[in-house]
Amino acid sequence: MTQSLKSKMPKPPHAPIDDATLRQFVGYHMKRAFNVVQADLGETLKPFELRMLTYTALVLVTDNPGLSQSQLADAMDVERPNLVVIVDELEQRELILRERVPTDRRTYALKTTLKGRQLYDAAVQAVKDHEQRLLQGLDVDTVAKVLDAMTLIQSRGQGGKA
Amino acid sequence: MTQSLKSKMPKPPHAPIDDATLRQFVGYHMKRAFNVVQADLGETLKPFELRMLTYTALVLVTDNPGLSQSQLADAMDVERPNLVVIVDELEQRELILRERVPTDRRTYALKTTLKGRQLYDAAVQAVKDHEQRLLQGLDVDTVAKVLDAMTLIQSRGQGGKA
DNA sequence: CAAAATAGTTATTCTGTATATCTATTATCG
DNA sequence: CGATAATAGATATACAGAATAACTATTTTG
Repeated sequence: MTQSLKSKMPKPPHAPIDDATLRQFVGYHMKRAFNVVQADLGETLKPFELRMLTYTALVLVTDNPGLSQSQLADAMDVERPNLVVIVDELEQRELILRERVPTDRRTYALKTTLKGRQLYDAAVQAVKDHEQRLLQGLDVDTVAKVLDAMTLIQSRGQGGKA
Repeated sequence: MTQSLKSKMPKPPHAPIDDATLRQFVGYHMKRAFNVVQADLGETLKPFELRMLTYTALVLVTDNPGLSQSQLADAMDVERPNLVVIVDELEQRELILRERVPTDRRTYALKTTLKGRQLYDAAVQAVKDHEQRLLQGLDVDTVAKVLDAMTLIQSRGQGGKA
């Protein structure tokens, strides 16, 4: 977010502004890079009328038919209340549906519709292209190390609190 | 954002949920890792009553005394209207101040106060510790390649739109 | 069976981001 | 010079994302 990708180059900044203090932090680079990824992903998903969250939900439901909203919220690291509106939106667009579970009438089994499956196919391909575009020029070794680092950082965020 | 770091392990998920489709995307790993970084950074900055944005602004003003709000907004990739409240907050806490510029009475020259400088010192050190914690175990080569990748991705987001 | 736990929902709040619009000032150029 | 453009900052507003509390309906447990 933040700076969208629209052409915007009217600023020849006299003093280029020193961000050396921040640039020493990996997190700073991650944020700035992720901003770009997110902006481009947003543009990529716009034709499908999907946002990152609805896209993620659609993919996970499609790949895990029958999962519950709680499981989905858990997988997406989203609070259950916030997932409700995401599922609402996908259901209203008839991309997924909430099926009642006879054995436990509290939960829903989320399933993808044919329409949802088709949108899934198209959107996943578009996101592949988007990554291809954004990451072109990165050798496999670099990408592998990025994934290593990201995975390690993720692991620091599960249990380990002060 | 998303999942805070608070201890939360009450979920032995029967079906572990397949996110293979998403895991093929670097952006997915970046988002999940950045979530962890952001959550931990938030905890790190809480004792200073700073958020990521106010911290970033304080650092940039301190390192670039006299810069304008527009320059700061530009450096932070934040829209000018949104920067106003950030500067307001820092100014009200007497961490920075808006100095009038005689040669151009439209702009402010932002400066850090002594109090702001001291908070800067403490906060930057805390963030260093936070990164140390989060990235321990990553060898320098991996970190270097991560920075390469992040830098390249960032460069894709400046001019190059469809 | 009563009490606790779980699934989903509603309501509410806060932060972050984006746009349009306004005032004041400075810069441009006819 | 003076009308007009552009710039700096501010205000108002809107929306998405995220977080918490509290509610209903179920199911589980003791």
